[in-house]
Amino acid sequence: MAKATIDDVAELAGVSIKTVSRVVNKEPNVRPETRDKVLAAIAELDYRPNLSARSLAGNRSYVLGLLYGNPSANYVIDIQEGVLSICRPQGYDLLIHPCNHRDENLTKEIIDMIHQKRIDGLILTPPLSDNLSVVNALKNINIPFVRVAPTRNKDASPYVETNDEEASYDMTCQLIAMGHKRIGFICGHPDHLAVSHRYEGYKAALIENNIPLSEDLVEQGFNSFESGEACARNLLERKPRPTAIFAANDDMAAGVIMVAHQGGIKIPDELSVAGFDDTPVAHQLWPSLSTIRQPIQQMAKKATDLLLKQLRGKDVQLPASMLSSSLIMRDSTGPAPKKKTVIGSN
Amino acid sequence: MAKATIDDVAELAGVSIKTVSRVVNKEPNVRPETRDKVLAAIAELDYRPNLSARSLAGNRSYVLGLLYGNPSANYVIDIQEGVLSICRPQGYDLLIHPCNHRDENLTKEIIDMIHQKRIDGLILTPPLSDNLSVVNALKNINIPFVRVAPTRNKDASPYVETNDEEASYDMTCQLIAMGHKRIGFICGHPDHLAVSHRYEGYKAALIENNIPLSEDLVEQGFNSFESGEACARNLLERKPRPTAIFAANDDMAAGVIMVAHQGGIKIPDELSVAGFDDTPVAHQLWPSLSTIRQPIQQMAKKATDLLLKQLRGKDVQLPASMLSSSLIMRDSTGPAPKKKTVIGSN
DNA sequence: ATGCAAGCTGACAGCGCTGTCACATATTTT
DNA sequence: AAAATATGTGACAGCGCTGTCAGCTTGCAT
Repeated sequence: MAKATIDDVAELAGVSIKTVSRVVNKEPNVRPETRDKVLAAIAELDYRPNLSARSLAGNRSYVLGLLYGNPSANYVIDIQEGVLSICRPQGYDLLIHPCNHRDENLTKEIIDMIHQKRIDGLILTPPLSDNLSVVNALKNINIPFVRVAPTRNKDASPYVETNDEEASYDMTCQLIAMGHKRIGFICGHPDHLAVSHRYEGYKAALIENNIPLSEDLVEQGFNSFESGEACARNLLERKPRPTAIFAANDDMAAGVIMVAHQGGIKIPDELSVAGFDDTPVAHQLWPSLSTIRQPIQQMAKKATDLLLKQLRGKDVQLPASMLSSSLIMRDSTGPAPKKKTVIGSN
Repeated sequence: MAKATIDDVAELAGVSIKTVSRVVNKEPNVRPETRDKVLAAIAELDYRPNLSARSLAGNRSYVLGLLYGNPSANYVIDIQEGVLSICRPQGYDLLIHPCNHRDENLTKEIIDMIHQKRIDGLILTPPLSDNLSVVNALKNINIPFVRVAPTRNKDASPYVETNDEEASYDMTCQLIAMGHKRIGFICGHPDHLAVSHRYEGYKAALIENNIPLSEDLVEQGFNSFESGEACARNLLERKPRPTAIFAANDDMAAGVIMVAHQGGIKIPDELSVAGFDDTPVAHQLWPSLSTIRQPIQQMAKKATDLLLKQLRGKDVQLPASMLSSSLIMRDSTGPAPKKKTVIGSN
């Protein structure tokens, strides 16, 4: 039960501890027979290298840090699982670090943590990906890091992103194709650039289809269900009423659906609603929500992959990776109501 | 920028490294003046102890492990935040370890991880709290651990729990007080004992109120939205139809609401629905869901607290802590429909 | 055969801390 | 006042690894 050390293995295999170290670390220049002897000894003793000793001696920790300040539990869990699925098999552990995006001392806190834990590399997710103070500090201390869905300073680090704008463009086009002309939009939190940029796709689709962009139909949300409700109330007071509302995330779209139900507005007959993210709530709502699914786990995996490559010294030259989101049309969207209905409700 | 070591601090403060170590570790027997000198030096150099060195020398890792196999993202995030809020300030880090509850090799995998990472203590959450194979193995290797909401082998470790049964008893009584007599129940996943025990409260309330327990009105769910839908379809076919359905978690209750909407059954006028957990979806549904809120974060905090006390050698004698859940009545529950309506729909 | 590079292996220092124990200095007891 | 005890402090040996460097084998060209 007393766990075996490298010395025990070395003795059993009849080699020096350095050779054991070589085998464990898959270093070259070990004769196959020697390697086999060592591996056999390792297996027999059920040897596990002591990570603390390894870190201390090797001046690295085999630990990655994950920074996030996203309030969506599903998003965070998806990211965590994606990261773990890649880094665990490669011998790296993960330290999670939820942050308060608005905290004054955030940057210092992060830098301190990195130093204390001797973190080898970091993964930043929105909205931290766009926190320039943090990003610059990381550059400064010269620690490898990757970002998920950054929108600013993209050349500061490797990153992965999705075609959010394109997806919201597509969704808007779908609505237009269904006959909608007055399409409301609820913007994402301005601090959360990846979300708030979704507005661009909406705008582009309108212009492309010669539909005037009306300020009247655009509301500023804050990513929460409640902000979605508030924006929906405003939008549904406009005359004539929009026949569709596209929210920059599912929570806000859920707010729209709630307000519509409360006001007796039938979905999708009188109002189409679309969201973004495909959170679990999207298919639990009634009617189920048309939305856009992002490959969150894949992004996390890809990002971790890039980070580990960087740690191995392979000089990844600021690679960027683009993964595609996909439209999921459910029951909350449908053809625009006939003209007279709209006038009637006017 | 080159990070300061304990030697630097000792030199600047004019003491030995051992004294610095004493101050850092808050050991007794250091004169206040000496302590102040050291603290000043630490501040000036912005010294952070190297955790690897500390672990190696002290034969502990200052890392806690969190084991979970719960598919609910909100639950997991709540637990993580609760644990972190307690262990971080006390200098402990957290390694998260999502598990597959049904994996054959789970126990070995966990034990391996503990050995390799030199984890100091573990926190188990449902359904792992009730995994006897894991629990016994942990006892065997004699590592401190605490459990959240265990229902079996409670004397195997310290634990925290809630009054789930009482809460579901209360909810059932509420429904009865509203005039409901035919109350359907959807049980939780049988592997997930903490959830499946909620049935006991329902049963007790019926008996207490002299309402016969009808097998007809009890369905076996599996904690998922989809299983809730399936059970709801079955329950709503019963004649006479139940006037209320109580599901052992919110996801299944959401399934009930979905099926009711699809069948044109008005909630709460024709059917009351109650859930359990107060997940975010509960108040995003229409109508918003009456449910029971568990103090998940507090449980996590309390559990972590117990664990850290144990690690400090304070021999916590299998303490158990009970935290209370609270009923949250929203719009999905209401008075039972008048007799004639029920007969009419029959 | 001879020389030389490339392949393989081990001795040893040291990463930055904590535990042990010895010693020095105060405080109390007799 | 001396002895006994409590309180502070430091020297030093590791903890279990990795990095460096030196040395010993090989293979292969000459």
